[in-house]
Amino acid sequence: MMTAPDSDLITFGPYLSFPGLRMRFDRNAEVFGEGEAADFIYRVVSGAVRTMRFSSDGRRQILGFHMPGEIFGVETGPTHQATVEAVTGAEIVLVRRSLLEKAAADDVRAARCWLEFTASHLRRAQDHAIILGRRSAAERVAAFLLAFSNQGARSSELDLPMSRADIADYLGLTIETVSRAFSDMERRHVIDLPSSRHIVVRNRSTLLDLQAA
Amino acid sequence: MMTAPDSDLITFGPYLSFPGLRMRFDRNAEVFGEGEAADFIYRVVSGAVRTMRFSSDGRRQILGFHMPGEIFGVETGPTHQATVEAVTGAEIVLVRRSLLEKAAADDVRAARCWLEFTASHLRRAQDHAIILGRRSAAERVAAFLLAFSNQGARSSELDLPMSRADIADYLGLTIETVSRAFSDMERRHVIDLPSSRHIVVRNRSTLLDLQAA
DNA sequence: CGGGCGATTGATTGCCTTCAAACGTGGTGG
DNA sequence: CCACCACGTTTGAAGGCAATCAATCGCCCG
Repeated sequence: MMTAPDSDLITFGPYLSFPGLRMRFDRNAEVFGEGEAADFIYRVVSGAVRTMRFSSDGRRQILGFHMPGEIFGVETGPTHQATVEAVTGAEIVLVRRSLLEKAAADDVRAARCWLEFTASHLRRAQDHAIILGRRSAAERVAAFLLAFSNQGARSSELDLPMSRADIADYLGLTIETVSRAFSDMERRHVIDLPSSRHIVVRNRSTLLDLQAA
Repeated sequence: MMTAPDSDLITFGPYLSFPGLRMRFDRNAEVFGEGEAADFIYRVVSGAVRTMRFSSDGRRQILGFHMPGEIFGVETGPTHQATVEAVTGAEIVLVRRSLLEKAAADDVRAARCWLEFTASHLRRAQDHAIILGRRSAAERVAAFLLAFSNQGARSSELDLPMSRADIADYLGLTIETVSRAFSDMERRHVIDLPSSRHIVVRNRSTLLDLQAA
């Protein structure tokens, strides 16, 4: 597929677009680290990234994944609050944050777009908290697949860019538990697993039931 | 203590203040429900409130508590995303959301205050997700006490307004597990429990260790 | 063909939940 | 003033779900 003409822009809502610099990150490369100065904002062109935080004892919690088109790394404070790494090889567009700051300082519509963006992330974080706080392993994995099938492909075929370890650290589970949940779903003909990262949703309504929203 | 003179205002950052209407809510009374029109913004004057969401099967996840002085119920979309109830009897100030919208549309500084407010909530939600995803029961309860002792009283004495059930639904645990965690801490002389909702932190550094941040 | 890594599967452990009962306290009515 | 009741909390015992420990499988790449 050809690269879209706006692929080196970061577009915030209907009004603002900024020209950016495109960079390539290898699999597992760090885009930025927690505590670093937040001088840029980012957009995924191709590939996928994960945002995450670590405990002092090394445990990892993945806060979310960002797919092509999505903007990430936007802060209101001076530093990044999380670490972001490339899940797969990824192309990322960078824009100086000062451009966004300037736009938001000059134009309330720009400021509003930024606000809406942050509010949508807040909503996602709250949904995530509900999954982590009150759902069983099977429910978490079902919810993950449904969320991913909504944001990603339109069809019932999903290509997961991330490993079982990534999914586990996103859902607050272990690799083995995630794997068993997938196997159970396959055994029950809810999904097919032609390969470990390619998933065919066979029975979406059962998946919705499993999720127990 | 006398009521502060600004107690019927909602103050957003250093610039904006709105006069509001004060209302009283009984214990467990609903301030607003998920899905209702978000026509007002709210501030706790006295007492405490909880924001929460329900699964279809009735499980409850508490997203957060709001203490006196805190603003809640601010949405960018048309409806509330969560239900809010009074934890104790509470005095709440209401302000028409249109006032905030107007201010943010007229003044980028006002818009910025709103953005900062939402960003701070996003940060809280992410911290919450980490607690729910990767921490043991003892670690969760320790983190809860530390967070509450920071936002609430300055000293080592805490008066919890909420029940064990509220704490459990905030931390993704059961009542019994929360109770056992408190009892363990008391047995280990980390805290005293003169009554079930009054807590004296005896050994803050052990609490910090327990939290395993 | 061999090596390495991610994923799956199996066996066991352990933490938290569930079920159950007792305790304590605050409020109400006798 | 005290007895009693209701409700929140604590504690105990048992069970279950996910974690841990361990081995095998499968696939990609050299």
